[in-house]
Amino acid sequence: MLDIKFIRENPDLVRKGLRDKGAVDNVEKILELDEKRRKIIAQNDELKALRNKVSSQIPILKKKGEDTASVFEEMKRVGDEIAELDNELRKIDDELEEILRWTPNLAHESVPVGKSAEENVEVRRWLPEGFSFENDFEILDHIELGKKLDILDFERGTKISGSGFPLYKGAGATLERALINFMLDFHLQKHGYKEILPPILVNRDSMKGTGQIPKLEEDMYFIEKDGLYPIPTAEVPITNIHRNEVLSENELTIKYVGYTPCFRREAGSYGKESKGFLRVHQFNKVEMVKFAKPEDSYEELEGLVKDAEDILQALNIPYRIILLCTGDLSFSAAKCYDIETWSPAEKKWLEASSCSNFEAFQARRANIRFKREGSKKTEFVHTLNGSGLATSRLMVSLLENYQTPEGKVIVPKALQKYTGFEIIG
RNA sequence: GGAGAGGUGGCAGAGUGGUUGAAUGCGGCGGUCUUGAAAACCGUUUGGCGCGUCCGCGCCACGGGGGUUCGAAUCCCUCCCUCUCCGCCA
Repeated sequence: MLDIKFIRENPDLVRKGLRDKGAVDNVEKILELDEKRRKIIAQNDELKALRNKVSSQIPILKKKGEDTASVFEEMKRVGDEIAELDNELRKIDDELEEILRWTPNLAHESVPVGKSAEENVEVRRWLPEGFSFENDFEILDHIELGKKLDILDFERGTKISGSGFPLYKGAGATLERALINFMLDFHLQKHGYKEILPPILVNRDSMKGTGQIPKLEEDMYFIEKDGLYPIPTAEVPITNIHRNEVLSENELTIKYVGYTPCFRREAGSYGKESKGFLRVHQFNKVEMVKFAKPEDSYEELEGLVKDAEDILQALNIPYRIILLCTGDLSFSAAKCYDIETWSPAEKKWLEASSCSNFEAFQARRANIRFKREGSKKTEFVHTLNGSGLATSRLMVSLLENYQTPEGKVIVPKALQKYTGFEIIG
């Protein structure tokens, strides 16, 4: 949610920001409602002040034995007027709130302006020593390889649940678990995060807090009977840990990392990149979440990307960093880097991580604030998060990059102590 | 699933229609005293909104929402949550 005061004071900046993000320019409507709202509040507060003043006199009048009937009558009229204004105000508040909830965050000034993914910018890439985009033998894609080695079974996953629900078997299941444990340990030991194991069903307030609702409602699973949503990312429960809280300055920056399965309906995306692991309804992800002071958040964003990169370097997997342009930026994000790993079978880069700074956008929705040392004022924190990383796409790159001409898969050095074996097949 | 109890300030805990945004205690912060500390004593200590922005003034909030009333923490309705007991399941 954007700050209404900021919109009031910088309408043109907001207009431009919304245009750059490819969103509807509703600034005019917002300003109109805002003005109406403030006018009614001023009017109403005056009436309430009168009512309070008279009310406090009534016990005194009664004590003196004076007649209160005429006062009551007048105050009844005032009361009715207040009720009317209250109603009007509620309607305006609802309307304004609804519009603001549908208004996306604005991009940071360092984000390139662009319409679509075409205009994203590659910031840097990292390739393992001796790496080549050309291979001397035919690389099997992760589906064939998974089948051949009997470590991934998409058919049976489909039988159990439906398409997009992967089944890992044997060394595949172990490798997946090893990846998760490796990444968690890495962030805990080398990057100073605190581990979180959150609930994976959350209520509607939590989904609203991080901005998945209302915009992405159709992409979420929903358990109607209990009003709970299976999380699309650990960002939701972990960011909501501090919903409706006031943090103290000296505990910031808070850095959490947690593993959860993630659930996405991916409505309407069938056919495109939907085979195997490329688009799934359930996947595993290790997520990093930060709560930072506003002045620190962009530095923390760079750190977040670096933390995710460290994992890939430790695994020796080729990747590149993409800075998303304004048009490709998600609803809540002010700035976002994608990390894409190389798939030699697909011959393309696959998004394995997304690291974003939401500035105060989520904090305002979720009411997450902090207080500076010695200050009475509260401010909204900046929230950030990034996958560190999602295992499904990472698994694709890993299986493909580490396969041998014989169709076996070598386990990366860093994972061997977690798997207990060095080669699959 | 059945029965009961309860949701008040950072915490504990009063308050059952009228200067109660809220007693009291603890905690926190500031001060006095002290060589220093403790103790004691004094003071202070919620958040949001609107107007003016130097000082300030006003409004709202006692789980959420609605209602009764001149006036609600207090009465009524409704929803949510927590706890205890029983049953059921893991």
